[in-house]
Amino acid sequence: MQMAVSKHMNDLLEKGGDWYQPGLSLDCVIFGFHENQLKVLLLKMLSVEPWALPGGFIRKDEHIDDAATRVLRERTGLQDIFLKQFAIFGDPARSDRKYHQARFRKEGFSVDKNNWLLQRFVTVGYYALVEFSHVIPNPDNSSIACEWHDLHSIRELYMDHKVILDKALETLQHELNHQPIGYNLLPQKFTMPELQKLYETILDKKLDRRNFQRRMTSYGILRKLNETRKGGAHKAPYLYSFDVRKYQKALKEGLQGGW
Amino acid sequence: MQMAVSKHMNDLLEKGGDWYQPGLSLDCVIFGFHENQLKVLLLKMLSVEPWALPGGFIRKDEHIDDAATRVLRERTGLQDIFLKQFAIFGDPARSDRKYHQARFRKEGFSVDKNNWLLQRFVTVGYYALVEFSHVIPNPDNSSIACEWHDLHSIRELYMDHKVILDKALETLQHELNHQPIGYNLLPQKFTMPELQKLYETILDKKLDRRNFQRRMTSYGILRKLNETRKGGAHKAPYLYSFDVRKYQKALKEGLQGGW
DNA sequence: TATCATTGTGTCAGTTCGACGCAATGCCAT
DNA sequence: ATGGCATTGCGTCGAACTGACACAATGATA
Repeated sequence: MQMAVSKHMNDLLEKGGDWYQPGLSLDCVIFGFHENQLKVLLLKMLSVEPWALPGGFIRKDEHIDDAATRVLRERTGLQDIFLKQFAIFGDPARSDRKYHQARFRKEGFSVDKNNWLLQRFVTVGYYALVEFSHVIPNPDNSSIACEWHDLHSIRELYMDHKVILDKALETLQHELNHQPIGYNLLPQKFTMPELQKLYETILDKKLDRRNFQRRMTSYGILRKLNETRKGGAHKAPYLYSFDVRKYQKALKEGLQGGW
Repeated sequence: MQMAVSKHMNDLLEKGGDWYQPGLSLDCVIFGFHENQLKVLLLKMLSVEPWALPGGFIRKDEHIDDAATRVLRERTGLQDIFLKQFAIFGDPARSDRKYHQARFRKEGFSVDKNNWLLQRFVTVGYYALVEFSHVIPNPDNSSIACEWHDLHSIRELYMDHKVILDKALETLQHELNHQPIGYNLLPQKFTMPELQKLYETILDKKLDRRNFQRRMTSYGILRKLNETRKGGAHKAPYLYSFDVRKYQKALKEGLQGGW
């Protein structure tokens, strides 16, 4: 394992400059929803203390969106993923050559200061909405762990990744009425309280249960199923699924009303 | 003039690779509002038929936002500009080496195919909101004209700039309630019909005059002045100005309601 | 079988929204 | 100078929507 990490890093340092678009990377904020909490998929790298967002480089002839899709497939095992570019981070100070040189030294590489990886990098931020239960977290070649973390308990991240995460969340809140949030984050069948909890978590604010239900049903994007979710300690709530066609149509105009 | 263009292009081709972040550029969609129409500032380059968005490269130690501010200052003469990054365009097919090689040949340069300018470029899109009357359009070193064009009559642009423009407009429509549109596009004093026309132009839709007025005043972001705009062929409308403090505060939450 | 938290549905008053009426204003043609 | 007329300022009204809350139904648990 450690061996593979080393081999991979060596290749990357030596040949990455030929393979990849110079000075450009991407980072993904992968959102999932589990046990009524919003989760983010993070990587732990060797010899770097804070966790990091899954990221990658862009091959010279590759569309950036395709590169992001590739990164996501490799990290989650998912093929069809909702993915959206939301910002680009272009502060020259975000690439700290000394920091990275020290990191590589710690891992046993001596890297020339002209190496492509030590140059300035601009990164493109993507956020993804995935169905938690379908994800099989999978560390990349330069990581030793890949795990879900609770969104609201993430304090510090690698480099400027915390800034990227915060911006992603802000974007998500802002685009709540225009993106298929529920469809991508919830399982096919879900209950109204689950949907509400998702909205509450994203907005970080409590909503009135009855008004939420009225509003959601009034959009006409839900299909009420003839089943209930048994097993909870209380009255079994009905299950719903999205009417995808109507959902897509409603999102084009944006769901009406603010939160 | 032509001479300066040639000299500049020669420097760019030979030394740009040392000065600038490789494979990365930026393009600005500069919006202005004049005679009740939304305008966009465009450049005409030598030996390129369609007009182009003003753009530029990013110096190796320069923040991309700073580079965009620099480009805008050079094109418009304005110092304090509302500027917002809205997307990145990363299709490898947007960089057409053969097309550019032909263009340079036409201008009398023989450019090696490994030249930095012929590599793949990813571009960052910015949109700017400026006060039309304050702008002094100024072509850059590789252009022969810099002029305002009517937004809705722009059909074709250089490379993928039309796509960039359309995306900028879409973003503007989408962020109408969150960005200080009026404050940046209108002169300090303006009339309610002017403000309404601005909204109508951006949204490309007619609004009811009386309801628009009610809604705008209800936000509490306008200061009604004790003056009227004389000279029009009809009843003189009152002048307004923005209460900047309240405007900023209202935008944080976003102006309420959809359009 | 009673308990109890939770869910499904309804009510109600206050507010907002869209559509429209009408009078006031200020150029302009006569 | 004066009446015409397009435009502006302000108001009205009913319908639709919103926020706050009441109450009955449900289903696991004790």
